[in-house]
Amino acid sequence: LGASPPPFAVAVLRAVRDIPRGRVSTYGDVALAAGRPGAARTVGGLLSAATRRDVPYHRVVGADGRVGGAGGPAGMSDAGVAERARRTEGVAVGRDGRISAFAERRWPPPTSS
DNA sequence: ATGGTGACGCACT
DNA sequence: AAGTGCGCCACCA
Repeated sequence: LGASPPPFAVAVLRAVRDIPRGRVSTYGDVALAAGRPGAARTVGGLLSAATRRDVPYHRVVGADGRVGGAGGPAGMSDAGVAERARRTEGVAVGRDGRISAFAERRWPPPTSS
């Protein structure tokens, strides 16, 4: 201890970076991992500003396994990049924009007592 | 300090 | 099954 608690943004970026390749997590889970359950919205806002960082924001999806920002306003440009990144990791997205085997690729695993 | 916004989440109709 | 409304929390003016 000793170090001041990291700003929410830092905690979120760290949580997203912690998502293994080929896996996906939800905004809510990221917020939870960041120590602020319920702040899923804020997580999205932060990721929107981190699309040009080394943060694999493409691994973060909605609670339903739906790719959120992909259909957003200014996210269209990055949507293509994100989609390509997902494909590179073997993560397929259905026609409805839902991740295939979402529950299986979800991170962290819900089975983590 | 107050008000408004937003890559969300969930319940209800 | 699909669409709508309200609530949650952090950040900016």
